[in-house]
Amino acid sequence: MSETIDVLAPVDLPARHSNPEIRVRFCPSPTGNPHVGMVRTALFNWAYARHTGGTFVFRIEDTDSARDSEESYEALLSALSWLDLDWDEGPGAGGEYGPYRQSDRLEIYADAARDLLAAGRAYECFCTPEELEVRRELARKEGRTPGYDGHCRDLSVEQVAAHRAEGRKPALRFRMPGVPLTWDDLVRGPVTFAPEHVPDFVLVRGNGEPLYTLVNPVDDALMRITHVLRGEDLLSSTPRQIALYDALAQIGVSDGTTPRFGHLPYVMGEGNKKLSKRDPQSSLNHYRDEGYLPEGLLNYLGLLGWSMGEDREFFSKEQMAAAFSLDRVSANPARFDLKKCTAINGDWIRALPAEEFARRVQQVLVDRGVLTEPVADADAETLRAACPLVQERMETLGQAVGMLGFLLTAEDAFSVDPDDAARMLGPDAAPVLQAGRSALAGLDGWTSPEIESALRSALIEGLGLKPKVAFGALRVAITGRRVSPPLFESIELLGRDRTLARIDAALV
RNA sequence: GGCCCCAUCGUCUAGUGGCCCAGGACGCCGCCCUUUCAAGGCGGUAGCACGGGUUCGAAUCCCGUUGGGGCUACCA
Repeated sequence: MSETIDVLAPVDLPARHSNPEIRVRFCPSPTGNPHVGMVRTALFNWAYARHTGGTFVFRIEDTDSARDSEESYEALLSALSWLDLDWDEGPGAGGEYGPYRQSDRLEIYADAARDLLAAGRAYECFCTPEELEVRRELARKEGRTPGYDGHCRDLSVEQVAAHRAEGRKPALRFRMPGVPLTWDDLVRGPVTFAPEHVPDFVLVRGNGEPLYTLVNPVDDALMRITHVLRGEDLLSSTPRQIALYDALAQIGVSDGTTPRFGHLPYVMGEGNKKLSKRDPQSSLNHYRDEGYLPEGLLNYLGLLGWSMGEDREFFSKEQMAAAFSLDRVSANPARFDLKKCTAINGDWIRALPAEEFARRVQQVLVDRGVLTEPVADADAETLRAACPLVQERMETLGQAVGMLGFLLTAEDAFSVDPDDAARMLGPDAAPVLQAGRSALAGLDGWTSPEIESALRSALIEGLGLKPKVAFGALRVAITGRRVSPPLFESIELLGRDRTLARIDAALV
């Protein structure tokens, strides 16, 4: 690809915080494993912050004690650092609006809830889940909108007392203003919801736990977030948040401004369904484990819902940030295409400087147990010599195991792929291997040109074989596979003793 | 059911009224190169969902239809 050169070119980005007008955030919940849709959201927020010189806030939304976990939290941090998406405020970075884990901010939400109640912008709702369900079903049957019916909206003090006497624990419910709610979505343009479709909603559970509906806007307000870029799945919660913002201004939590909202298109999986967390293809760890480069994954994700224009599809995240603009964000859902993702990753592998490629391959081989740490000098040297042979033919770093394993495994651990052996090492192969062995055994030097000419004269000219047949058999015997790095160079790197031993092993 | 969002090759997209009988990328198919597999080079396949408007002119604007998706929780 002709673009492979300049993807590594440095770009000038505005200095951090040079634009205090812009504050964006990425605020995942630590549930389960990080997935690619989430990464895409993080990337777009990051790119917008870096493009504008604004601030990128990282906040953890862990108020759902039943679903959140410390492992997921760690996984989140690890994911962002692997991807090298750095944040200006948040866990580990500090910031003047902390703490940045919502589990550390519970008093703040309790205060906000109390003030909202006192100001009459929210009310206590004593309906039980069962009662709500019954009424919802009824409404549905009668063709009415199934949302909350306002049952507890205007309870008298006596009614409240009676409910309390019964031992009911009230949820705190927001009182919607009953007017149409409109905003100018950054990616979709004007969106309006009629009041009858946005019923009163719960802010705090009966057990006192604050909900996303409360904590997300409260923190966005307190942290002075100016632009909310998030998934389309949150689109229908936006009118509620806008209404809440007005109340938050009244109780002094918000400074009176409401952030702009932009809803990023879905990332779809196979078929026509939203990429779900259950789908292994959605898991970031999957890509990490398979040896995708963070640069490659990010590049591909940058193509899902955004385009640089000018027919340019191969770019670094810094280049993306330099070019990023909200009006190039598309509103239509994008399907995650593994093939294309992998192809982009291959481009990135080829674009890596040789030493960097070798370094990453070595890490993968260690992770996969092909090499053990500390890596022996001899192995490291073999690897350095072998990497240039395979860099052009790999699409994921994980393929290094199959490509280079034969050079790095001890002879007693070496084995030939059974399928390839069956196809290439039948009885017909014996004379070929025999002739190849003698040619190599009699060789004085051991450089790939010498090896090549010896094998050519012995097999192609001597036995009159087609190169494909002759070298195919040797390849399988020596590398254990039908697909390998170039044969003569491989033989050179393997060395005489091991090469001959492997041919012998294939002959018995 | 109600509400909301979306609609260009199989997929991701360029296209913001004439530059478009629609460009790029991935995929797929040929050919070249070649010791395998890749990479690289060359060529090919394939699309504006449909119907009405508006306009001298529409992939682009408006309306409707159809199709897809999402939401409709004391999840986020």
